[in-house]
Amino acid sequence: MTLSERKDSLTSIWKTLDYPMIMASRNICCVRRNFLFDLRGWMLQYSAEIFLKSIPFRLFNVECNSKGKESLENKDLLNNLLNMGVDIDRARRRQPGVFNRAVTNEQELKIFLLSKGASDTVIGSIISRYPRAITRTPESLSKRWELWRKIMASDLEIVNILERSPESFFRSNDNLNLENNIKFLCSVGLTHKCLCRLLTNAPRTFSNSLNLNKQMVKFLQETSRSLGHNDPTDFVRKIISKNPSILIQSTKRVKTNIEFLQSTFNLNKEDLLLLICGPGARVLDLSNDCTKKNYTNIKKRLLSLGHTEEEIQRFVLSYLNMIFLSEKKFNDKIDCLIEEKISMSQIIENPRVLDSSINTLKTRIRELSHAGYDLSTSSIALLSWSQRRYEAKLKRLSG
DNA sequence: CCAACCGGGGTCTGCCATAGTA
DNA sequence: TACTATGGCAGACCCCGGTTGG
Repeated sequence: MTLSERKDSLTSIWKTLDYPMIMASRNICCVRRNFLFDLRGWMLQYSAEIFLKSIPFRLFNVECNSKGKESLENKDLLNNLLNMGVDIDRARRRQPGVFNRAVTNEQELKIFLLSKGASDTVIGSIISRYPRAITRTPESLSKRWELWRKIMASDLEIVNILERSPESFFRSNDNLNLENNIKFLCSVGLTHKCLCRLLTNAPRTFSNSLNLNKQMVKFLQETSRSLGHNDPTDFVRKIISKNPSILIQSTKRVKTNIEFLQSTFNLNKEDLLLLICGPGARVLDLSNDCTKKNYTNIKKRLLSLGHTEEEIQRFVLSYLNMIFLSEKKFNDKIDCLIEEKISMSQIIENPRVLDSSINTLKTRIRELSHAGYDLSTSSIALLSWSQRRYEAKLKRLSG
């Protein structure tokens, strides 16, 4: 049977069925719409197969519908989802309303995502985590995908983003807003590469309302202006490219963090500007409690080791990334270094060693001492070198 | 050749609350 | 009034290597 023959035969089956009866079954409506919707040949075949295989089951359902429409429509949906490997309990907990809808498009969503190269497992996982995805129409999905493709070079990259964060793509149905967001972000002067990073790293940015994004950009411009920057637009470009996640933070969070940096380190306007569009850009994402808690812990620990508050400020400022470290991580790393007779002053000279994982620190300390390298008297910088450079060094030491 | 200096890159979702809407 | 759309929140590093100067 060729494709067009199959299509014809299905169309005639469609015509012979009683229309109101068919309308009672959501799934038949969905499959029918697949024909109207412009899909590629093999996809048409695929949907036709789903249709043919499920006719007995669906007719049975239609029969039963006269008894209790609500519960059976729901049963039908549940069956579909079950077949797709969806974690129903999880999905129901997440968005119970989706399960009460008269019409859902799970089959079409599946066909759509398959055509973009997503696997069955990924599709099941997407629906489990963001069930409202099945309420989107193929037309709307197509349009949204098309807009994302203006930024991403391939479907596969988008599939990867969806797998990580289904909500970002499906939470909003407002494609015009998405289009306007893209226009707006371009107008801010972000390069294509930067947009690409934005979509990859903070896909939620594009589901934000245009207004919310505008608010953040405005806030950043005003901040830079009040700090005496002569080119606020350039500042915004810089800060977004340093910190692609900034547009998914609340202005309150970013504002509080900027104020924290200013007051904690007594910075003048110029230094503060350099910090927040440089090494401090990512710190702005930290939840406000987190920033304070982590800094307080560093301060507490160093005070107990006899350092002055001014020394502590200078130390943290010399490598602001350490403020990402939770209390436990920071303390464990310091403990681990001190146990090896490494002094605090060595750490202060090489704050980047705090960047290495505890695992790396421990392994390297062991290997180095085995090779006869005395960390208490020699440089500890190599604890934070790249693996390649470190191994070359270890080889020289051993050989 | 070696190490210091320094910037860059990946990755940041999944849940809750609530105003708005049909 | 059930459901949707949207804003906001908590959570909390590790690694690589280009360039430069000795």
